[in-house]
Amino acid sequence: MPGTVQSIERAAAILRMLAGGPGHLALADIARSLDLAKGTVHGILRTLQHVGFVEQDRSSGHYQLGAALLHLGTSYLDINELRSRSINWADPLAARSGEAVRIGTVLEGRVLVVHHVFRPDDTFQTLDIGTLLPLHATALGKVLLAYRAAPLPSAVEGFTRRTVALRELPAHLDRVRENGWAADIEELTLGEAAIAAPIRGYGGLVVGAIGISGRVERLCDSHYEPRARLVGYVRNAARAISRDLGWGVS
Amino acid sequence: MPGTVQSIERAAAILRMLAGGPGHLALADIARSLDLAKGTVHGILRTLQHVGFVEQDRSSGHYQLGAALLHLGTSYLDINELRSRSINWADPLAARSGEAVRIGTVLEGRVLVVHHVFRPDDTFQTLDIGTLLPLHATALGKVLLAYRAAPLPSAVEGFTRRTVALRELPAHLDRVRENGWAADIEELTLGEAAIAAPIRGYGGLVVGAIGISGRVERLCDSHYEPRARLVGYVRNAARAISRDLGWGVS
DNA sequence: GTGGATGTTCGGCAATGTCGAACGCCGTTC
DNA sequence: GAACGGCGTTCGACATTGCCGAACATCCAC
Repeated sequence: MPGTVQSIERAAAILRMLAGGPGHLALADIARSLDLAKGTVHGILRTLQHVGFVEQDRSSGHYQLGAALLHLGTSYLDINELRSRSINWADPLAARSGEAVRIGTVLEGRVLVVHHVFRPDDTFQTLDIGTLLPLHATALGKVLLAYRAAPLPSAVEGFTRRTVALRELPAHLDRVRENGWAADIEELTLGEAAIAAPIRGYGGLVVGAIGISGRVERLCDSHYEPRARLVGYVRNAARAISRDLGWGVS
Repeated sequence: MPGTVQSIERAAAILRMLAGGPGHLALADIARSLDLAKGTVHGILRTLQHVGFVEQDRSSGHYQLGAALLHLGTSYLDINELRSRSINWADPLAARSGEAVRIGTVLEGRVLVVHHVFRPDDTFQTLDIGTLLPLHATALGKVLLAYRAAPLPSAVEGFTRRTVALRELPAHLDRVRENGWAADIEELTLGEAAIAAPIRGYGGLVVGAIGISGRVERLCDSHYEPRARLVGYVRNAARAISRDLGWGVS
């Protein structure tokens, strides 16, 4: 890739490393992992600190992510068209289905949750906007895979006994395309299931997915199959959002 | 500032510009605003796009913030000690006071909201984690100003007739320090009030503020003064979080 | 057609950021 | 208590890096 500014790429690599690691990291560790001179990393970190993307723990000297990133992240949410168009439809879907609603896009081989509506009861739930989920073990992710919004993974992680294996994945995705929706039944977490459908943007391209998730008993019938009524709700919401996004208009 | 990597600073400036502007911006506008050559900005944008910090609208060619920032932002939330220590105390405060709770730190001369608990009724509220608020017109901000967590502004914006003016600010902050808490009564939004108290970290330094906000009628008594009961709740929560953060331990 | 936008490419120059070694500091170890 | 190894930090020299500006390809409006 010609013309790409390497100091910025290095800075981004450092930020990703800080986001993935356990809170704070030592300069020397970063330098070692990225195979760079300590002095080089120090210069980049100083700059990142200067712009607020990184903070330094005064006592240990270690580095961690900075507050400015939080604001940039939420600014992204405000901008994001997929999210803003979805909000009006996510709430009714949660109300009708009685389950939590999530909307996701692809980011670096995983599902990025860009919107989340809590299940409409009063149980304690944690907001997972900004969370990354695996593509192959979630209903949202399988939709995105099936409609080529993300490249097929070359290896997959197993979470439960029901997580689909790599060699079963193509056939599985074929069925998703046939049906027009995907399900995940205890493939990521025992006792949890989900149903999702594709959101299409301008030109019919799949740009995201919307789905509900909750306890298996509620989402599935006695045959361990997703309830048709809920599937219908999800697909209708997906279609409505797609329409809002300009799919179908010339 | 010697040794600061200028391409990274420029990249950060572009990101901040995208976050502040209206969604998407044209390359030429960015170049003009930052007084850089178009080619230079293009190279930086291409790199930012490559790392996912920026996305390009295929049809208009304009640039906007990218999805990777959302994940970095929420990673920051997971790391942030102020936030993680606060969560356990914010919920009880919301329950006891019956009002929305927010926790803020300083970012670039404004208050960054790092945690937000909704008012415990079922009215519709929007999550404003990641939002930036003015320092001088919010209870959270006045606490941060009073305890020198942020430098005094050189100019202030007026929002309502009750917003404090620049020349009144020092005396106002003196009173905040005397009391140990701050209030904002219709200074940012008509009909809304707030009460906040400082959160101290290791060594007694004020690292953030916690406060409640809601309708004036509920937060204030008939003399238009914050209700002592609510002030007590807020101060107690602030003290509890400060203790959790290691204030007072040698 | 033409003008003025846009984003994009390219080559040459030198300013820029990288490297590596040396520094100061702190905690542990012997 | 001195010596060691670890940390983050500074510095100067080298040449790689990424800047600039002009030219290019497109598009839209007039």
